[in-house]
Parts: sequence; structure tokens; C-alpha cells
Amino acid sequence: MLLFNCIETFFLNLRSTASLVRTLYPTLVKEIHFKKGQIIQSKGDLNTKIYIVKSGLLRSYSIDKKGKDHIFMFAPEGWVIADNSSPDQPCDLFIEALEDSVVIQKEKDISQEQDLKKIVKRLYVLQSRIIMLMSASALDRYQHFIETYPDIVQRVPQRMIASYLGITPQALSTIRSEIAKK
Amino acid sequence: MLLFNCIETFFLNLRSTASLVRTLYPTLVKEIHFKKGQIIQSKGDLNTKIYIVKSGLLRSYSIDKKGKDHIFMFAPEGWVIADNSSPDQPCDLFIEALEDSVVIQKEKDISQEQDLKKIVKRLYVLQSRIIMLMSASALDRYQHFIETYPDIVQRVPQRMIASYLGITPQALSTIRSEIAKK
DNA sequence: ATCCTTTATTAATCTACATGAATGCATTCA
DNA sequence: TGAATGCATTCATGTAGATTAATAAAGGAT
Repeated sequence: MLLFNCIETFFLNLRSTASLVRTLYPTLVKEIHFKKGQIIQSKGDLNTKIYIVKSGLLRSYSIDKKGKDHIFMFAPEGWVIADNSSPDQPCDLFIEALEDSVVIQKEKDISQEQDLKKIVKRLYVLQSRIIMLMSASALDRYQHFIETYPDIVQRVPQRMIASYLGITPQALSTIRSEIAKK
Repeated sequence: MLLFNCIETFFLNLRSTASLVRTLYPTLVKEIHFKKGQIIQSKGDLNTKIYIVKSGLLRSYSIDKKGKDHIFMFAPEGWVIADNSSPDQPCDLFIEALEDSVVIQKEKDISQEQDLKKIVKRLYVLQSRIIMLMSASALDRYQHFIETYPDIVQRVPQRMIASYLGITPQALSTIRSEIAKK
């Protein structure tokens, strides 16, 4: 926990330096290359951005009070990822590159949010996820996940899939061995 | 289960008659009065609408394969409620009036979806809910619920709050008695 | 290569919540 | 007025998944 706080503070400092630079040299749209493991956005950041993934893979996640992280979304090529809080609010999510990634970073300006259909689609994805979390077992959620994102399964460690599903890596491991038996 | 299927079929028939009428006398925006208990939209409906609540209270909910229902959203005065699937897809949710309600019914036409900010806010509500479902205990979710919707607690039976939280009425009952002890 | 760290697996125990059943209260309807 | 119905509460038991811990396997860095 303490360790994590230190890390978080470290990243927050990093970020404020970065936003200072952006204030001096403002640009609305940028293409940025991120290395695997890089933190793109941290909880508490203001002035958040939208990230469009050209290549690679990102994830957004929250960290609960026990220090455990919960993956909110994976974003492979073509996906858009962002924290969905108001543009003027500190955000709740971290965003991290899971692979070396090329990303278009845009200001989170609603009025220039061209593709309304994409937002509406996101609403549906979130709706489905909530219903799954309320009503389906971990096994069902896992099977639904591999149907929906067959390629992601190959690209991230299992513990991250567990984190997305809201279960522990151990639980996912036993679920997988039960599936394999049949 | 069988009983439920009958009821569902019954409502589906009702709905197709209704949409026939709408085809003959198309209107884009309507004000409709619903009685408490009335089903406004059923799972499987095409051609879904958006409902803006002028007075009263609606809920949307899904029903899982065991026949158990899970409340997805409450919509008191001023709220907008809809199924978030594509306008051309059958929807997943039922919408029902929990109180006598006056509702503006609009075609779910994205292009005329004036208030983008409202949609973005919805995204954030859904995001928060998913994070809660993944990381918080039933007790925490209940306390968060009464902070967020203090008035709803008074207006719906407890079993519906349980359904919204994704727990059983019994579990909510014991949680409440534990809170009362302190 | 070697070491170090992270990841996956398995098993034993624990716990939050589900399930099922019984009881008491309200509400509604005859 | 009483019977019927739906809701909240309580308790006893069951279970999915968490936690802890131990072991093995797989990268990554030097």
C-alpha cells in the first residue's frame, strides 16, 4: 500500500511536468509512441485526453483501496480509450501501454467529438458489462470475453483477463482447467 | 420460467400491434402517461425509443436465464432512460413505470440527440458502476447508492434496490440491520 | 549461461453472499 | 371482517470465489 502510494506520487509528479510542457506548447492532436509498460494517464489527472490506438494495445484500470487493480477496458488497434469523467474533473482511471503502441492523443473536447455513433456503441458495451457483472458467473463472463475479444486472450497475461473479469488469477486458472477437462 | 415466457410473448404481441399503429400514424415526439406497473418496453423490441421522464419514476432491467431480474437503472424526474443497443437491434432491457409517470417518448435518432453532454455523463455513471461492481462489497455499494440517490431509497421497495446492487433482498436486509446496529 | 522477477497452477481454508424456508406485517380485495 | 398476496426479516445451510501459501514454469536483465 505504502509502496503503491510512492509510485503513484512519482507518476503524479511526472505528469504535472508533462502538462506544464503542454501548456507552453499547446497542440490539440498529437501522435505519440509509447513503450510497453509506460503510464499514459494517472488517476487524479485533470485535463484528460482521448487516445485513439493506431497500433499496439492499451488498458485502463482503477485501483481499489486495498491496492488491487481492476481493468476497466482493453484498447487494441482502432479502439478509443479514455476516462469517462467530465473533462474538468480529475479522472479515476490509469491508462497504460501493454505493448509498444502508437497512439493519437486528442483533447477531450466534446464538441469536436465527431463520431457520436462510437460513443453510443460504448454505452452499449458498458451496459452489457454491467448486466454480466450482476447476473453471470465468472465462468460465463470468461467465455463471453473470449468470444468477444478472441485476440486479446493471446496478447495479455491471464492475470489481466482475471482483473477485467473482476476475479482473481487463481479463480481464472481453476475455471480454465475445468473448461479443459471437458 | 414457463410462466414468464408466456408473459413475455404476451407483451411482445402487444408491442407489435403498437408499432403497427405507429407506422400508420408516425410521430417523432409524444407525451405519454403511464400507470404504475405498466411495461413501456420489452426485451426483443426493435425500433426502440428514448424516454425522458417528466414526472414519476421508471426502471430498466434485464432478466437472466434463471428468470431473476436485475435493475439496470432508475429514472426519476429529469432523467433519460433507454436501452443502449443500436437503434436497429433488438434491445436487451425491459422498461417499466414504478409510479404513475408522464414521459416524453422520442425516436432514438442519434443525429437529433441534442445533448451530447448528457450522453457523456451517462458514460461516466456506467463506468463508476462497473468499477463498483468489480471492486466494492455489497455494503459499500449500498452506501454509495444511498448517497447518490437519497430519494430513490424512499420511493422503491427494498428488493428493487437489492436488484440494482446485484444482491438478493435477504442480503440487503442483513446489511441494513448491521448498519442499524452501529 | 545465472539470477531475479513475474506468472501460472494447485490445494487448503475462509468468507461474502446465495438459496430455501419460516415468520410477521401490510395491503388489497372479496 | 377474513383470505390472499406481496414484502421484509431472520435463520440454517450451501457455494462461488477470495485468500494464503507453496511450487513450478517462463521471461528479462546482466
